[in-house]
Amino acid sequence: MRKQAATRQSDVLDVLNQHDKPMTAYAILDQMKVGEPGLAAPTIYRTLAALTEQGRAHKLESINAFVPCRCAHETSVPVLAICEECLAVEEHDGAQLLPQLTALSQKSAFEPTRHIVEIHGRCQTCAT
Amino acid sequence: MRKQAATRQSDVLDVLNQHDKPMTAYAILDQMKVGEPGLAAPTIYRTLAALTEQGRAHKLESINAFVPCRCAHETSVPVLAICEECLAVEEHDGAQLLPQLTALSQKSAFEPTRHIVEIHGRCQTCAT
DNA sequence: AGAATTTATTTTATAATATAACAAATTTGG
DNA sequence: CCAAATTTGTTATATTATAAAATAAATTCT
Repeated sequence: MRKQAATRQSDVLDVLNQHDKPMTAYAILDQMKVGEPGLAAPTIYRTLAALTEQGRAHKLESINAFVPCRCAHETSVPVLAICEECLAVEEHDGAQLLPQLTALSQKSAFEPTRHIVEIHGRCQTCAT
Repeated sequence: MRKQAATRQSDVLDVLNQHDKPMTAYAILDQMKVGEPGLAAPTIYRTLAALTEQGRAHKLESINAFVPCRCAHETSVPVLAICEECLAVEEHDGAQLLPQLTALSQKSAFEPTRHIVEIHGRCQTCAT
């Protein structure tokens, strides 16, 4: 049995939205296998690739996990702050960083296609 | 047979310095196994953890690979530009980004401990 | 509309990355 | 020098990700 990509994508996004913490691809897979036992890893990875490409989800590169995008997705530079204690993620718009990032790239005539900005630390709740 | 951590660290750093592209942990392992066949993955990962903690190497979180630090290592924000075509990495000092990153963290009283900034794109040589 | 072709999706299998748990050696403080 | 603590090494396994083959849907052409 086969599902349309768009359907898969909203299914995966639903799962992400039902959790308030970032999920690994395999955590998503386990969740979705409840209702659809045949499902396997590549389906999840392909779907996540599409979602991140569209800006509807973000990958946290430093912890190999995913969150749904909750910013206006036209943002050129998503900034993801990850609490190392509770793993909560806050998403900020980093558009203001763009001029400086661009300046750095231009130092060596580097042509940027994607900016990755993540902050590790402690969220308000966990910081005593 | 056993080696002091400091010696391991400079051995690993030597290997990183002998290559002009980022190396995965297993690429380093393979290289070092030539002279020391018994060597295993955890030794490499432990050594890399120490080196990155000391700021003598950087992990590229978005590609799971490592480069030696070539900046002044007191830099608070290393910026790593990765060419998606040839994989060359340029290291910049992103100290100038710190005020804005701090401002973003303060929006939600987040206490940052580490900033990760990576740029994907094409280096001067590969960009036509 | 129906067969042929193409494209997209799923499945199976496996590769690449990382760490847990245990064992052995070295160092350190008495 | 001996015992405890620590560091390093080894084995085994967990986690993350993707390649390749198989299958299903969609498209195109007549």
